[in-house]
Amino acid sequence: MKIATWNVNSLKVRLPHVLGWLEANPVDVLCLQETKLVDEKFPAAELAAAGYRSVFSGQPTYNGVALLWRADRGWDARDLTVGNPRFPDEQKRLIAATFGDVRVISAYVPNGQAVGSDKYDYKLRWLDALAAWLSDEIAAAPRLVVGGDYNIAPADADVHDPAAWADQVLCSVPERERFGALLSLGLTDAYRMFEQPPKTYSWWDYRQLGFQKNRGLRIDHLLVSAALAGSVRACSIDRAPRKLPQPSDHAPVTVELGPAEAATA
DNA sequence: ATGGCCCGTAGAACGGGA
Repeated sequence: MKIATWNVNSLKVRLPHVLGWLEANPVDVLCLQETKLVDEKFPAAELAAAGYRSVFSGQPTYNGVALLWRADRGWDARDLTVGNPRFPDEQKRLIAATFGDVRVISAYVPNGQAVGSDKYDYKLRWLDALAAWLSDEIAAAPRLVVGGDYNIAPADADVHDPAAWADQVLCSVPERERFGALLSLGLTDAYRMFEQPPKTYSWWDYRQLGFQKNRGLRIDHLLVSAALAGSVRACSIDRAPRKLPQPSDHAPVTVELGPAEAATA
């Protein structure tokens, strides 16, 4: 079973990229963030024509998350949850559903804008509430994957220029402590379960030739629960879509789980 | 040295992103 996550920075603009990527990488479940689409405009029909069913939670202009899954797997999106029941929030940043025996969550963590700002405070509170909710979720569904744009570079190895980013938003100690709190729930950063090429990131600024110079951050993650950690076979970041014309500034990340696929085949 | 891009909502710039 393959599960991926991708911040597409407008699904309206990026739909051709998503369709093309899914054709080349037919993952079982894809978590999307920053769809920036109201539900009435979600391209469910186009995705269905490409073989993917979808559930989604959007709003005008900002945020918006979705889960896509292969129609030919025969799954329904069970126990659909939109938002964090423990954190009332106008912003559409969370969606969860169970596919087969794996619960999948697509999360768009707030950016935080700048350390000390109101948005930063909201980010920390949002992350505290996320941890509280995930504790419940893991207890109810031990086989769980949280894919998303976490807007946190967990360690300096995830930052192209750690000195320049030190204590800045996305890299500050309180944010990294929140990421650590998620790991304390038994979650594991699937990417770091394997030896990886150095200086691999998942986001590059559109400005200053950020991608060409590989001035990036690794802020998109797939966290797997303890019950699933032993099933993880691979995890990688695909830079290819970032090279296409009019790309998202984020790259997709994919995790492969072992025995579950055979069990559902 | 500063800001340098992209998206949505606009229907011109501006907020937001990271």
